[in-house]
Amino acid sequence: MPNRGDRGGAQTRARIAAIATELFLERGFEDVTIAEVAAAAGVSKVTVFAHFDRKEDLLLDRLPDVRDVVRTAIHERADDVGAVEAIRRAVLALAAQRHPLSGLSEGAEPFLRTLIASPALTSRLRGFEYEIEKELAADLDADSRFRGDSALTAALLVAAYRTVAVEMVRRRLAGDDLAEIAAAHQARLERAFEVLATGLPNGG
Amino acid sequence: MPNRGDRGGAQTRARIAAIATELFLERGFEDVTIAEVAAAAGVSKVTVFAHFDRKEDLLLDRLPDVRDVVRTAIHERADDVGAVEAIRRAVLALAAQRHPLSGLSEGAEPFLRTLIASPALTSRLRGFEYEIEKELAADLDADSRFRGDSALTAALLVAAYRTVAVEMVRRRLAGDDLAEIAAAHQARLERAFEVLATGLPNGG
DNA sequence: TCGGTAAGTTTACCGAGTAAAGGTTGGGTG
DNA sequence: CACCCAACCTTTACTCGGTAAACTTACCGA
Repeated sequence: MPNRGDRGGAQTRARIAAIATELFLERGFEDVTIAEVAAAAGVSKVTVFAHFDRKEDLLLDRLPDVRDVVRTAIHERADDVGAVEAIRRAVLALAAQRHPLSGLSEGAEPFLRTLIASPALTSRLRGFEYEIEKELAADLDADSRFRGDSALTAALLVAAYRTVAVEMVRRRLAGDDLAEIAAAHQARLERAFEVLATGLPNGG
Repeated sequence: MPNRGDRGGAQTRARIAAIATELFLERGFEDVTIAEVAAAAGVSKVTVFAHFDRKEDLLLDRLPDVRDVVRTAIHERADDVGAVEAIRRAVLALAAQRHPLSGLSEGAEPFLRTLIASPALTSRLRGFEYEIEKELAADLDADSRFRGDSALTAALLVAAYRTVAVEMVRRRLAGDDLAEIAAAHQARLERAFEVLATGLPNGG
């Protein structure tokens, strides 16, 4: 893959991603071909695949950043803070600043709409989710202070977070007020982490 | 899709799936083409896709049965049994009888090996996982006795179960003794449900 | 000046999946 | 019996994502 050298590689990659994103948001992911993206970016089809492994990555190329968020949260927490608590603080911080990765940034609706409308994209999203879960489990394993079942902890954390995120996306696409969504999102995050800490309420 | 009438449809489907499975286990999922499966089954490529939506479904065609297991468990539980408890009993029962869906049936290693070796198959498996989660959430919603966050409950249940299942598969492929695997599997299931009920231990 | 190397191009190909239109067979109905 | 309908399957042709390989271009450092 390119992107290592200093002669245009990174710019080309950025240009391809930008144009692809524009086309996808405009016409839907499935209705834009790689050949079109390549032509619009003034580049050959092969070059597109030199920069991105899969078509879906043209839109989701920022998602791997989540790994860093997770790793940093675990690694740089204070001594008296548990791993789960560190993750909790990290995702709440992202939500509070309406970081793009939180899904709460302004104007994200077209992106979210495009994402939800495409089976290929949602499938790839689940793939990322699983990668992040594995990453988190590995980080927990490598952490000398963590005691417990790292795989189970990682799986429950990611699942809980996703549940809350899905509801937030639903409300964004329903056109609800962003401030209300953000507030409800944070409340639901708190609630989800509470459930993780104390167990499911016996309701059924 | 065929399979409704009584003239050969179901047999043809079964024959295709059987031959495809054989080929996949023998040579790996990615190294067998649909054209080969079709030829070996004495059928055209189009007919294969008339019976199965995707290539992966040729191997995973029994997986949708899990939905029925879940639905039945929720729906036919006794009055004094909670929904989560009903699921717990159902999966423990499957494990106890080494039901094929539990992954504990004898001789399943080649199947599991083929599954794990293929990104396309594992991805499809995650897709099923998510469908089952949605199904479970819907069942909980429809259940008059259940109180709580159905989406969160379903997500945590499925995530917890998967974690335990993954470890079991790992041990099967490592060649451990099946009886030991089954015993450990049941113990880990109990432990996972305990965590769901009482929360993650504060280890980190 | 020369050669190495990263980036991109052309060409050719593979395999999954779809569309369309037509052929075969059996079962039910006038 | 003759006929037709419906289900099943076929052939053909196509689209699109993705890969392989060999060639070009341009910078960069010795």
